[in-house]
Amino acid sequence: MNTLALQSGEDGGARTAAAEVYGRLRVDILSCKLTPGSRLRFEDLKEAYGVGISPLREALSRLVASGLVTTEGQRGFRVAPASEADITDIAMVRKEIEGLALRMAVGKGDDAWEANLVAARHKLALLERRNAKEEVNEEEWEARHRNFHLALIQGCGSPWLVHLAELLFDQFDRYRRMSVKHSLSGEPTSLEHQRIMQAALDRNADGAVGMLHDHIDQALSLILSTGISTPA
Amino acid sequence: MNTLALQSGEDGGARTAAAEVYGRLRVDILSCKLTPGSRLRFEDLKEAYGVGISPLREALSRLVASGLVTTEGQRGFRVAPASEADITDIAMVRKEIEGLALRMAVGKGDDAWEANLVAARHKLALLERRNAKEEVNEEEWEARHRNFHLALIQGCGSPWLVHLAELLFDQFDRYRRMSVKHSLSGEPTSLEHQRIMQAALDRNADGAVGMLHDHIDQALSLILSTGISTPA
DNA sequence: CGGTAAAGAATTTTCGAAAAAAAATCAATA
DNA sequence: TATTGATTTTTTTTCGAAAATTCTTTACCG
Repeated sequence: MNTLALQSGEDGGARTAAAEVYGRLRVDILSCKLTPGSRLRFEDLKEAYGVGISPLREALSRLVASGLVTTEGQRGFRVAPASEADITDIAMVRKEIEGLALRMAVGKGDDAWEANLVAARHKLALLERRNAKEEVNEEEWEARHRNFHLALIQGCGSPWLVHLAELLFDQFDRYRRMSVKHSLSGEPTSLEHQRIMQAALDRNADGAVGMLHDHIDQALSLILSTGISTPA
Repeated sequence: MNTLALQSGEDGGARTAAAEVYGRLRVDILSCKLTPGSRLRFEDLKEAYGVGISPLREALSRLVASGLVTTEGQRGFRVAPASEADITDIAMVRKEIEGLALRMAVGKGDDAWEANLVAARHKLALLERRNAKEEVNEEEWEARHRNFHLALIQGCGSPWLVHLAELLFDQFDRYRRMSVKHSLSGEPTSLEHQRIMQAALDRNADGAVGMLHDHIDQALSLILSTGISTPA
């Protein structure tokens, strides 16, 4: 696979406590279970995640570098604050990066890329259809949604571009989840996904990228319209 | 200032040992004093940087997230390895990101941007002129060089774009310093800087971006021509 | 001889407590 | 009453040692 191996989580080494709690913290920040701007006290974190201070500090340090957590001097860590200016910037940059990657993928993606994309779309659609009837795991939908967007651009052949796109997708996703709380994006989004994929498979770069931009713009409008709660 | 505040290093909080050693490790990795791919043993690091394990692990964790260090399972940390594929990818993405940011800066940069840019260029030129006669601090040149490239794009108004550009600049810089060892890029580079700045001030976006691309391509050629030493 | 298993050494990772810093409380003074 | 300054409390940060894991060496057996 053509991916940046920073933390080669898979092979060989057993999962460390720091890596484990990093993943859990990340999920809780993206889901806004940990509210933007709030302080992260070690006493609470130790309790909540059942590990000591050392792995917690490691995990938080990693999250600082990816922009989901901030830290200052000897004053501890906080969840990254949220603002309209921030999400507006994130949306703009995400459109550029993910758009570029998608264009490249459409240009040079091979059979494996197509197959993986179709598979990712299918897994997402399955869950969305199921969600019409029964209640479905929110976190699972998030994972499959992220995976679909990733699959779209994987064919671009640039590990760094994919890495940056992931970074911005996560940032964007946190804001989306601030506003839409508990309503798995419904029909319209699902259809957009379908259309973007089809354009990509048809090797229609302009079409795919245009739709991706609209997709992001629409989500941004929704986010901005609900307003961003910024507790002091 | 319009900048991402992940680790608000300035105000308030006193500099922590972890933050301090993060900076020093970063410098040593970028300068290739710590060779690409090499293992980072805590015994050695403790000795070299005069701190305990805790701040070291924190600093290394941050560096993992910024792609200068890798880690796997319970097998410790290593300096990120180097490869031709990697630097080729980095160069491509850097051209896109920094190019876009420069274009935006040229489009909307204000007086403060222009003034800061001219100042940064001057500081760099001063050192380069001085370097013709006496020996000059390498690290100081690196800092001013980085600062010049930063000044070029600061006017773009997008904290995230600037952040990503910094990330890629650092990655690229490490490779440059692998090859050019001890020869502060001479006349030609200095002239290119001058020309790019002039085009930017003249609000000639296409010209500035084109020259920036050439600037990066030339550096890439040099890097690839010297070959990348990849010890097993 | 080659390969496999067990013992030993080296290294990483984690915990618990001490040290250092920041925040909060309270008293004294103008 | 507001403000400053000292004291206590809380919280973060760092160190040193214990636990867990990986790597190396050695011995054994097919």
